[in-house]
Amino acid sequence: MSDKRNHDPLLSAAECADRLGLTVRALRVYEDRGLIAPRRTEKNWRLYGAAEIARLTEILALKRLGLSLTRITVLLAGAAPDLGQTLTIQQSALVDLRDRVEHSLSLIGAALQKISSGRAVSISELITLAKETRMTDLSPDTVAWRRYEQARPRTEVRFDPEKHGSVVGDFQFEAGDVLSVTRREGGLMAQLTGQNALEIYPEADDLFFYRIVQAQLSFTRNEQGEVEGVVLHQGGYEQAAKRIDETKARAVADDLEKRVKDKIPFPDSEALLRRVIAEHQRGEPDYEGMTPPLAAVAREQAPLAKAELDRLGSLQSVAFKGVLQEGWDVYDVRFEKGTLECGLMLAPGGKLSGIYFRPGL
DNA sequence: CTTCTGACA
DNA sequence: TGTCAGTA
Repeated sequence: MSDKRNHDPLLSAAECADRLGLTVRALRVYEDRGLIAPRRTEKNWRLYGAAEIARLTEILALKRLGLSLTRITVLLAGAAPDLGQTLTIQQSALVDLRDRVEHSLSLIGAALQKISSGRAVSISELITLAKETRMTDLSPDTVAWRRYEQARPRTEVRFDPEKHGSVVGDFQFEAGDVLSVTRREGGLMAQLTGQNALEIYPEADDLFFYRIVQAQLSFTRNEQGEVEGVVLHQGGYEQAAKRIDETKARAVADDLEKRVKDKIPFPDSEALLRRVIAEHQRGEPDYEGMTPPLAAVAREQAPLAKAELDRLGSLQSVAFKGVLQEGWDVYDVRFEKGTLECGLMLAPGGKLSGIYFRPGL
């Protein structure tokens, strides 16, 4: 959660590997190949600084385009006589990979977002959850670059009430959750549905960053120069939200507050849950009834879900427990051979936008 | 507890 | 690249 004020981050091998989604072994291989040359401590431990990370990101980008390590070595060594051929290879590799990549990345993305938004998620848990997102560019190299970009230390600029103050307002994501930006002493706060308000700091005119989480907000304006939307940058992904007026924001917040306080589930929420479970037991989930990102995750997870449901036996009972701060309906679901806690989330249009199951207590 | 090297799958 | 052993 805490950014460790790493202005000139020097990462250990494990930290570096973790941050780039690699393994320490891979780092060693690259080093053996002469692709990187990290400094060492007195104890001969590897140290990765900003330059190494940037370099590794380049390597990863090229690797994900389908290039071999040998080819990458040649490329990065600067001796690339056959750039045309290389580009052709990259192009075909990209085309080949596109579908598969979009598919699996949407799965990973949904899980990552959930994790970074504070809810515990383990991959081994049954199905998984997703938020409606607009992951406009899912190609692996751009995700890698974005992850690096998002992890980079930020420099705060002086807060200018005139300029920066104009982003104050409410913004709604497709899943229905709202980001509210408000003024505070000498700066701004941003609050996501069901979470605490966090301070954000200006980095540029329409660009802000969080300090206690690795995330940024970039605001967009229309032709008239009015702020009309915001993009949340987090975990290598981007989610867009559109500006809504204060009345609507208040209505959304009031509605949620009431749902949480009075434990009011979404309309027909229990029936929907029973239907979803039945569909998964049959192995025929209704993807049309889900938002696209959730559908992508669900397709990936359907076989796992079916296996787990088969193991649990027939459905015995479904008991509504309440509504989480973030708006998820939570149920205890009892099966012949075990129980699950299940949460589900509906997008404003009524489609299922998130669902999770985890072992009941 | 972690990293490092070297060997082998 | 993953993994294991034996160290520092």
